[in-house]
Amino acid sequence: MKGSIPTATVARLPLYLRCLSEVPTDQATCSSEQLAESAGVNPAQVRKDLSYINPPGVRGVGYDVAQLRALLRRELGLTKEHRVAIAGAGNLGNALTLYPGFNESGFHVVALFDTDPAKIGTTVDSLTVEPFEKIGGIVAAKDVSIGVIATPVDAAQDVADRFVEAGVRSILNFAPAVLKRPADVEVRRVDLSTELQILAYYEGQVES
Amino acid sequence: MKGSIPTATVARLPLYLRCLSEVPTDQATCSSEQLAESAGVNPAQVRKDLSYINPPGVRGVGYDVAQLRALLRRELGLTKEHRVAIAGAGNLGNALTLYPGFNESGFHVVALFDTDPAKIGTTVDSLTVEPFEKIGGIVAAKDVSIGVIATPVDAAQDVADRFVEAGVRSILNFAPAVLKRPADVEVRRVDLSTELQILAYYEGQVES
DNA sequence: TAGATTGTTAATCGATTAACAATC
DNA sequence: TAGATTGTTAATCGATTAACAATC
Repeated sequence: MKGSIPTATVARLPLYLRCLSEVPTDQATCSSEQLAESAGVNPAQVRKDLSYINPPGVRGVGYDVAQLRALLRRELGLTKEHRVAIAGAGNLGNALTLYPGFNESGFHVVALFDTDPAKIGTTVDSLTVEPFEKIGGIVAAKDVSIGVIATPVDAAQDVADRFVEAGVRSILNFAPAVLKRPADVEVRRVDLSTELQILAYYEGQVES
Repeated sequence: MKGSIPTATVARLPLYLRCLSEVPTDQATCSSEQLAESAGVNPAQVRKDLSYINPPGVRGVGYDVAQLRALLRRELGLTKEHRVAIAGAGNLGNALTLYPGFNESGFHVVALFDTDPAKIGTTVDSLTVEPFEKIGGIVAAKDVSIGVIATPVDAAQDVADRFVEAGVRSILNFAPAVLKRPADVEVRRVDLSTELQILAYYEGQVES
């Protein structure tokens, strides 16, 4: 079951967390107006979103920056370490493995899988590429909680099944596939081609 | 000004296009129910979405697959070629340059930029990495319509400004920054860390 | 006190979907 | 005709935001 915070709000909480780091360090508090400006949203939106997490706001003053950061990190579950496994050691998978932003947010890539015999056994960032068959064992052994799918579309469902079977309940899917899975498995889909196609649509609108 | 199709619908049109390729080739038509199943949405949603583009649907029969595919491609502007420039030749930028899904959809990466002197002059997929200073000239010369930002966050606004100055009106931004830009510039933001943070939130909810 | 800004209500807006008439 | 399925309406649901009382 999902939490009681609206999904649109949940999706903006990481944005607010990031915007807090843009607040000058000599500033102990910041206003919803300032956060809104930085996040590119409406100030009322900021206050409404934050109201779900009982924020450290003071009327006439604003939000305590340090306390709000700590609260957002706690609410988002970033105070725990999250171990991530990536399936697909192609260009995208490797880029994700080496992506500096993950470590900064407390996500650690601890396993990398591929089906290509030429890749299995090679290392990326000190991780040995393992075959899909080992997903079950390694996910359990390394206590992986998040699975990332960076395989071609044909392999995506197979990998997803293996992740789910191994107990993974959170999947970030870069393959252009709609994954079948139990209701308690949360999937976020990032489709790079789709993003370009949406841009292409709006380009056509401007011209006409 | 954006088109009259609701934004939520526009974002689903690429999905329907993709789902059409999952229809068996011996099947000339498909129903909204079939498309919905494949896309993971409600059948009424499919019909409503398609109703905005005057679809080749016949009551009691379904949608003509070939015609619907052609219509979706035309509506999304995929019948034109789109030239893409990528800023940032790190792991992510290179993976995007080599991403096979782009070419398949008619998007061609024609320029690659970086600020690192060690990278400038090297080639990725037969593209020579050029410095940010050349964005203006090369974007104009190569008729780039879409700019992709795969730089660290500090460089993102500078690159965006150069793209916009050069006439780019569509930007796909992978940097965790909220870009300032004129109202007629469409920006899609893909933040990989944010996606993991959203997953982390829902993980916390399940446990409690 | 006067000024600032939150927290919250209520209005508005947009998106989703059940239901069904239209019609192949 | 009977069965199937679209196209569309209207109800519902959820998200956004203007407005303002609360209060520091």
